[in-house]
Amino acid sequence: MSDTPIQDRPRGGRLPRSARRAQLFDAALEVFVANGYHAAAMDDIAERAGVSKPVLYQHFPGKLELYLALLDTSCDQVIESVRAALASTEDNKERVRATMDVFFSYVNDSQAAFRLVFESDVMNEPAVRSRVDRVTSETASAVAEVIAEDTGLAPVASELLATSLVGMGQVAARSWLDNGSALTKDEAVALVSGLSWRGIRGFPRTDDPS
Amino acid sequence: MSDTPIQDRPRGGRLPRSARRAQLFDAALEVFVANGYHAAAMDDIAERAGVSKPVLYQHFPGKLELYLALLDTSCDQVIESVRAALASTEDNKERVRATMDVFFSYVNDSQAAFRLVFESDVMNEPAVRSRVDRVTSETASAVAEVIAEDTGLAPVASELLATSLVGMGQVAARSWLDNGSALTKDEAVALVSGLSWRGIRGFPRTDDPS
DNA sequence: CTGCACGCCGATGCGCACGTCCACGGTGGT
DNA sequence: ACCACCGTGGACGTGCGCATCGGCGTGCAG
Repeated sequence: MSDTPIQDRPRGGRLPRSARRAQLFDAALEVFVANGYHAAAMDDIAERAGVSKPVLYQHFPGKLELYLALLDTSCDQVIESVRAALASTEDNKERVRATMDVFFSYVNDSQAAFRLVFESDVMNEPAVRSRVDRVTSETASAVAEVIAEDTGLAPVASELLATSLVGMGQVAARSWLDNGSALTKDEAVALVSGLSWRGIRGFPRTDDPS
Repeated sequence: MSDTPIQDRPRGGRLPRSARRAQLFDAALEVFVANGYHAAAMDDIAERAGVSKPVLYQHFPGKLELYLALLDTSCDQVIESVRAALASTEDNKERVRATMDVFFSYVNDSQAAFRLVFESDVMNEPAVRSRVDRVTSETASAVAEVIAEDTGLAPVASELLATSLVGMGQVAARSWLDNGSALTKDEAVALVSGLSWRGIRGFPRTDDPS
């Protein structure tokens, strides 16, 4: 009844439980990203992974759960990266740059997963909606905390501004990628974080000369 | 081929062609917005409009075409509004404010239609993807033109910055609405357009006198 | 008054994709 | 070398939703 302590790789047919699971994750991610949730067929995922459907259902109870597992990974990764970026320095200008860099890097590195978070086609499913919204709301809240501290703005205002910046990062990064990365990542980050920093920089005073 | 100049409203069962069509549009919009494309059933739309399915298919060849018709209306409306906002003044600060106001007003006024454009769940369908992307790309290009003129930045850079601002408007407006409009629309627009304007204002010089 | 034509409705076909069963082949133990 | 076992794979049932066909009530002309 103890887990079989297999440590060899019976290549091809037999894989240890966790390796198989990882492979299924990879295949599912590819298919979901390529086709979207609805167009993605469980048959395709199984075929892509080189196994048959029953094994897929031995690892995941259903299509939605599989999707949610992938989604959770991506969401947590983004949130954690933003948290790390905010904590990486005390210089707010650098904070902005690092945070923007998170979005560009994420979009750039995992061309795959970001579509699950930013272009999901299952928003009507509350479980998915909840996860996706959490990304924006959590990251925005983390940013808002810094903003509120440094500007003294009301929480609602800070949240709105933080959401604006986060949204800007998301959209800008995706747009940059879609345009074939005509600019290098660093150039793009410099531009967008410059825009953000100038915008947020002197905010305590709501009206500025000219 | 001339439109039937019917102007009476034979209420209940019989309606003139164009009135019926309008009613179907309304019903379809409600259902698509409430449930998303995939979860929306043609049966629901027909029932919502108080007619049966065959009549629906007498007006539209299929589900997708119906959706596209609604989507086109919304997309054109947004693009046109942004164009109008940019042309409404020569003062760039006011331009930014007016443009941001477009997104907030659109989200606020037609709580219905904006979800089709900003939260569509049919992105895998090229016809839809094309329409939705056109909104961001057209509006961003219009903004980018102004930016490039006034800052002398390269087209790629202007496009990226413009897309950033447009994306900020989209996300901020939706977030504002989701948060139950804790701020008035004008307050929110002031905050976000302030953020944008400060950011874009002195862009030609990459570093600003402190 | 009666026959006709028109347009709407309930009921149906069809295809697709999720989620499960029966027969097979390889593996390890004796 | 034989046998028991477990995981695999192809084939299947089922439910759902898009898209379409025969009956019917209504209004009009003769």
